[in-house]
Amino acid sequence: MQDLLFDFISKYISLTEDEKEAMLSLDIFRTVKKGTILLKEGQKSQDVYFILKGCLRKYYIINGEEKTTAFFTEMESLTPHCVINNAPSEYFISCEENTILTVGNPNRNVEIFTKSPKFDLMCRILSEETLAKHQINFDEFKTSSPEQRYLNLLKNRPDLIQRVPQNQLASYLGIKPQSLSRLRARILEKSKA
Amino acid sequence: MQDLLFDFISKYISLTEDEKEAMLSLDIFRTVKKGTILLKEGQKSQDVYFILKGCLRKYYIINGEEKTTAFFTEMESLTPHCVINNAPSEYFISCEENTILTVGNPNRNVEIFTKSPKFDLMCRILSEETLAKHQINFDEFKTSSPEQRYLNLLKNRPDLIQRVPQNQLASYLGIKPQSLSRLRARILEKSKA
DNA sequence: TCAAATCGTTCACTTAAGTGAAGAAATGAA
DNA sequence: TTCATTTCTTCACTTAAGTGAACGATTTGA
Repeated sequence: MQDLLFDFISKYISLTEDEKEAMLSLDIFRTVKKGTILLKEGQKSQDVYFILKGCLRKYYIINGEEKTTAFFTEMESLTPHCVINNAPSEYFISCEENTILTVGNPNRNVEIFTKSPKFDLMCRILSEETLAKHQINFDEFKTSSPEQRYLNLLKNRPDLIQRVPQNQLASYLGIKPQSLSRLRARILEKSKA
Repeated sequence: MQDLLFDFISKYISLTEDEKEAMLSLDIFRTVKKGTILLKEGQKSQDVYFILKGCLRKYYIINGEEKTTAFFTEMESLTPHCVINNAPSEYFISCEENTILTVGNPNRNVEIFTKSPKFDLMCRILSEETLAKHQINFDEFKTSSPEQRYLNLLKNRPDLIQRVPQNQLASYLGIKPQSLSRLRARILEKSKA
C-alpha cells in the first residue's frame, strides 16, 4: 500500500529511505468504511486526504437536497476548503466505498512536511496541476448540456458511472435522477437508430 | 498607475525601492484597446496578465458559437492555460473595454521574478487563493439554476451586469440571450407582485 | 429470512430553456 | 448626421428538465 504512495510521490520528487521512514512513522494510513462521513457541514477539520484506493464524495445540502459537486478516486488528493480558510465547512465529504487513504494534518506534521523544500515543491506543483484541471473541468461543464456532460463523463471517467449510484451521478451532472434516466434512454435510442 | 500595482503587491509581500525600480525597468505596463484579441485559439503565448483597469473575457468557439466562461476585471490576474502546459490555446482572450494591464512573461523575466523567493511566495499564495475561489465558484455554478446564477451575479459582481453585453452575460450564465431576457422579465414580474 | 428502506425507471404533467424569426433600440463608422 | 451593424427583446413553437406519483428491483438490517 505504501508503495502506491511512494510511486506517486516519485513522479514529482525523489525521497531518501530516511525520508520515507520518517513519513511512515507518522502513521498516516487509514482504512475508512463505506458510508463514513469524514467531514460535516459546520465542522472545522484540519485533515487533508490522499486516496490510495476507493472513492470519496463532496456534497452540499441545499434546501434539504444533496448536491454532489465532486468525486475523488485513486491517486487524487482532497484538501477541504475549511482547511485553507480555517472556517466551518460548507459541505460534506463522505466515503462511498471502503477506502484506503492517507490523512495529513498540515499543523501537526509541520516538522516533516513544511520544513522540507522538497515537499514544498511537490505541493506547489500539485496545486498548480489541480488548478489547471479544475479550470478545464469548469469550462467543460459550463459549455455543455447535461447530455454532453454525461457523454464526456462516459469518455473521461467511465469507472465513475459504474461505481457510483445514479442519483449521485445525476446530481453531479446538475440534473435530477429522473432526467438522467430519460437522458440515458434517449442516448440508447439514438445509438440504435 | 504603478501605485495600483504596488499597493496590490504590498498586501502579500513588501518590496524595497530597488525592487520596485527593477520591476518598472521591465516596462510591463500596457494599454490595450477595446476589441483587441490578446490570445487566439491555437496560439502558444507566454504572456500572463494583471489587470489594473478594464475588463478581459475568456471564451471558446464551439460549433461556431462563442461560449464565454470567465471575465477578468480590476486587480485580477489571468494566466492562460497554454502558458502552463505550453500547448496551443483552446480559447480566446479578448479585451472588452479599453484596459490598462501589466504583461508578464515567466521566461523572459526569470532574473527578477523567479530568482526572488519573495515573488515565489506571492505567486504561491495567489495560486492557492485562485484555486479556492475557483472551487467555490464551480460549486456555486453547479448547484444553482440559471435564474439563481443571475441573482448571485447581481449580488456578487453587480458591475459585470452593467459593463458587459447581455449576450456575453447569457453565455457566461450557460444560457442563450433570449433566455436571459425572459429570465430577467420573470424576476421583474416577481418583484412587482 | 423477511420486512423496510432505498434505488432506478417510467408516466403524465408543468416549467423553463432552445430555436428561428421579426422588429425596436443602441452603437459605430463614414 | 446618417446609414449599417449589432444588440436586445418579444413571439410562437419545440425540446428537455423539474415534479409528483407509482412500481418493480435491489439492498439492508433486524
